[in-house]
Amino acid sequence: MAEKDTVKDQIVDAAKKRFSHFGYAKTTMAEVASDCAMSPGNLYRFFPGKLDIAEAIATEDYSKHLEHLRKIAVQPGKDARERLHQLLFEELRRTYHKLEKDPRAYEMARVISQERPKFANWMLENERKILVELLEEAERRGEFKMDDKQFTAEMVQAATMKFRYPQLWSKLTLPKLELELEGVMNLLINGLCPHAAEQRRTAQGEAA
Amino acid sequence: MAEKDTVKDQIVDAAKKRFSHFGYAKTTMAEVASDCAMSPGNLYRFFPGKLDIAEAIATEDYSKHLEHLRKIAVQPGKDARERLHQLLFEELRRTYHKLEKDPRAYEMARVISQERPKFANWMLENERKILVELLEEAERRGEFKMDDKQFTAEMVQAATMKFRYPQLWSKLTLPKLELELEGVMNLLINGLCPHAAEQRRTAQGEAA
DNA sequence: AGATTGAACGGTTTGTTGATTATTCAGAAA
DNA sequence: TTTCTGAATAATCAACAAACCGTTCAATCT
Repeated sequence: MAEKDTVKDQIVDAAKKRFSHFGYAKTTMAEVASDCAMSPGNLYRFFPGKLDIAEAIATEDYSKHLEHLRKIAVQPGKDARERLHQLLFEELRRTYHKLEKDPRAYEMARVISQERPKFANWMLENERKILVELLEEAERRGEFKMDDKQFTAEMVQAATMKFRYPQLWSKLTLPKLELELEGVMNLLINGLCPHAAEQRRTAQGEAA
Repeated sequence: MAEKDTVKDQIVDAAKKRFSHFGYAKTTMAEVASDCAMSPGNLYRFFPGKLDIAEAIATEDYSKHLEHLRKIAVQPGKDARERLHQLLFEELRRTYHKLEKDPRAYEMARVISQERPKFANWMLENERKILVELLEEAERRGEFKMDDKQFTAEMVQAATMKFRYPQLWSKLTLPKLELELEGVMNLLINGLCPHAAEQRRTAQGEAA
C-alpha cells in the first residue's frame, strides 16, 4: 500500500499546519480530518490517536536535528573538546529558541514528553549514542580518558540536565546559560584535580 | 517586645503541627489562630501571611540541615573529595527521604519554592557558601585546582541540579540516583582529560 | 470484500455557582 | 494608647452541569 504513506503524509502535513498555527490542544481531530477531506473516524486507520500524529511530527523534526548533531560530532579538524562543546551548545540553543520563538512546538514537545516518557527517553538515548561515538573516538586519539564510555555519556547527560529543562532556567538569558554550560563543560573535561593542562593541547596537536 | 517572640513561636508551633498533620493547603488560618487561642486577624500582627508562617518553619528546619552540611564540609581527617562526596549525597538523601517519608513537608517545600523563588535561591546560595569554603580549603591543600571558587561552586551546583529536583528523577530509585551522583562527581573531580590520578592520593596523604 | 462515514459513547474540559478561606479594618477591650 | 477582635471583603476552591472532543463501530458506499 504505497498510497497509505501518502495519506499519512497528508494527515501529518495538515496536522503540522494546525498544530503550529493554533497549538496542539486547540486543534481537533475533526479539523485535521476535514483538512484532509475525510471523516474523523478515518484518521484512525492511519494513526492510533491524536498524540501519535504529534509524535510523528516530532520524530520527523527531531531526526533532522539528530543528523545535525551527528555531523557536529564527527566534524574533522576539530578536537573532541570543541566538538563536545558545539554539540551541547547546539542542544541548548535549539531548546532555547524553540521556547522563545516557537511556543507551539514547545507545547507539543511538553505534551509528548509528559504523556509518552518513552519518547523523551528515546531522544536522550539517541543523543547518547552520538556522545558515545564522540567519546570513543576521543579516547582513541588520546584526548579523553575514561573507563565505561556508555556510563560516561550518561553522566555527561546527567551533569548537563539543567540545560535541557527550561523549567529549571528561571528567567536566565541565553548568554547566561551559555556561560554556565561553558563552565560545567570545563569542569567535566578538566576536573577539579590539579593536572597538566598541556596534555590537552598535545592531544589536539596529534589530532590535527 | 520579648513577648512577641514567644507568640510568634507559639504560632509557628501550632502551624507546624497542623501542617505536618493535615498538610499546608488543608489547614486554615482560623484553625491555627484557634489553636493559639486568638482570632484569625491577630495572626497578621505577627506574620504578613500564611505563606510566611510556612517559610518560618522551613527556615528553621533548613537551618539545622545547613549546620549539618557545614559540619560535613569541615570534617577533619577526610580529604576534599570525600567531604564533597558526603555533602552532595547528604543533600540527595534528604530530598529523597522528604519526598518518600514526609510528603507533607515536601508539599510545603514545593509551595514555598513555587510562590517564593527568592527562598529557593537563598537556599542554593547558602549551600554554595559552604561549597566555596570547601573548595577554598581544598585548593589551599592542593587537592583541587580552580580559578574562581565562587564560579566553580555555581558550576558544581549546575552539574548536580538533577539530584535536587524529584521531577527529573522519573521513578529512579535512591541506589540508582546515588550511582549517578557518584559518576557525575567523579567526572567533576577527575575530568575527562587524561592526567595523573596519583596526584589525588598525594593530596590526601598531605591532608591526613 | 474493503474502505469510509458519521452518529454515538465516554472521558475531559469549560463555565458557573456557591462555599470556603485568606486578609483587612473599624471598632471594642485592656 | 496599644492590643486584639470578628464581621466584611475579596480571592480561591469545589462541585456540578453543559459542551466539547477523542475514539469507536454499526451502517453505508464503492
